[in-house]
Amino acid sequence: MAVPIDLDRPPVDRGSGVSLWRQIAERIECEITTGAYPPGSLLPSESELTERFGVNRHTVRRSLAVLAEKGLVRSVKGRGSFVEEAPLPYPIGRRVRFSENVMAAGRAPRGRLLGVATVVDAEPTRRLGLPARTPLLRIEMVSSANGVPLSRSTSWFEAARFAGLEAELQRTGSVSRAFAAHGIADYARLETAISARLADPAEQELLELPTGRVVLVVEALNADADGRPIQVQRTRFAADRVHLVVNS
Amino acid sequence: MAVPIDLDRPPVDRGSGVSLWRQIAERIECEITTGAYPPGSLLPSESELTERFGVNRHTVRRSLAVLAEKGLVRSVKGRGSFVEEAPLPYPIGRRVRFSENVMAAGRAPRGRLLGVATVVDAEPTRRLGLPARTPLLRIEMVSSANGVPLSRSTSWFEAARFAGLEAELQRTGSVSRAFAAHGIADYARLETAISARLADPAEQELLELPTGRVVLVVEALNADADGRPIQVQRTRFAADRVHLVVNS
DNA sequence: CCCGATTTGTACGTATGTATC
DNA sequence: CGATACATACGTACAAATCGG
Repeated sequence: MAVPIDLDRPPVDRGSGVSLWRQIAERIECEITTGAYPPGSLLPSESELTERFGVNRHTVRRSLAVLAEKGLVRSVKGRGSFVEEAPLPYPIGRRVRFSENVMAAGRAPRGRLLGVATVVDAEPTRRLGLPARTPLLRIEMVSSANGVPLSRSTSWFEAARFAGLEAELQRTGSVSRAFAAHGIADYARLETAISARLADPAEQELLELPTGRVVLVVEALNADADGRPIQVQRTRFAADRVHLVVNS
Repeated sequence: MAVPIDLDRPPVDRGSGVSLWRQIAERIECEITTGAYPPGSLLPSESELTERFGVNRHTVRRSLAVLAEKGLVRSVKGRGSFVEEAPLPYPIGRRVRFSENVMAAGRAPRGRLLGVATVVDAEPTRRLGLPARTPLLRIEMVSSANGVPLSRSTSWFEAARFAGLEAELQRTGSVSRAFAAHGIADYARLETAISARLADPAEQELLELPTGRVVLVVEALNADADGRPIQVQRTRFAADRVHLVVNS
């Protein structure tokens, strides 16, 4: 039995044995890799894709879910589906400059301050070499490049020494600049430990990651020009948006 | 109504509102953290735990599954359930000595050669700075400490220069010693890139990981004393058994 | 090299308490 | 109140891997 098909635009092949969502996913993946949709760009909306392929929106959504699972696209509620950028090379060396790193890759860095608290916490206090129960400033941030969240970091500073740091941080979104305003022109890493695990729900939310994604955890101890520890920092990078480069 | 209980050994509290598997899991976790079962040791068998807690084997299995999910124990078919060791600090610097690293942590290193092949592969050839289509030796290994698999690595060498390398590798299980036998007394890292992702099924098998676990992927380019690239290596570490330490 | 004992992994089935509609 | 779904707990059997003799 011959099947009459509208040959003008045969976007999907019904009854070919290949499910529609798979055909559509492969088609979009092909268009992404060939450059029709460049990294960082917005895909057509689900309704537009629905119309283009002549299928139900559920089918398009399943295709996009597959691509999101593969890490090729990222769907954001209320905005649309974006093509993921190539992983950003992030140098892990003596120098620590998030903004410089991101700008060097030709992307626009942004730091957003989530919250500040004065806390007493034994672990970071010990690593900073301070007496037990010294009050610390704990700062929570999210950093992004080209609007794509890259990392979620928690930092601890001695509260007495860095009083008011959060104001500068809030204004500039840059740790380097906030340090500069406190008379710290230069600082470097003393220790760095790297591990990895699944992102927890809070990280999924803030980094706009689907469930089951991995974060690279970088625990760093930073010191001023005299080698005195000033910052303990735990950064969680979205592992499929960054790879760490050790420059030895 | 008073419930008569055998007070001689009340290992679990039935009808307390807390499920038996949870009580047992917490009990075993407590005994692990307090040192009753030291890292690397064998837990009592499921039958013994069944008898001790007076429950069905399924219930004990569920408790162990919870602890395995948390990364505290690791069950091996035919052998038993082991208490996981603390993550091994693994230095990522100029020097590359797996055996030294592991021995420095007081554990017994072991390298097992999985396979050797002569291949032509564009990517590693380019990184080694060799002409296109140069034959390469590709070597697959698994390394372990105290019998616990830590990493799975793939290495590429120029086949002409390192002919017969696999024999030495097979005998010693050590890349350093195999290099030494080829007149390379010293070598160091040129580049290192670190990423992370979920372990694929083959890696789960070889690294004895449950599904859903994470591997740290370290891509390294190693060079001889003259700075000439000699080895491209991709190592996948079980992320909950090592953390990488960058010594800058 | 095989054999049997031990141990974990998997698959059935059954019963019961609890929460929800 | 009944119907339904779900988690919990127990029973049994067998498969697969390991280890010692």
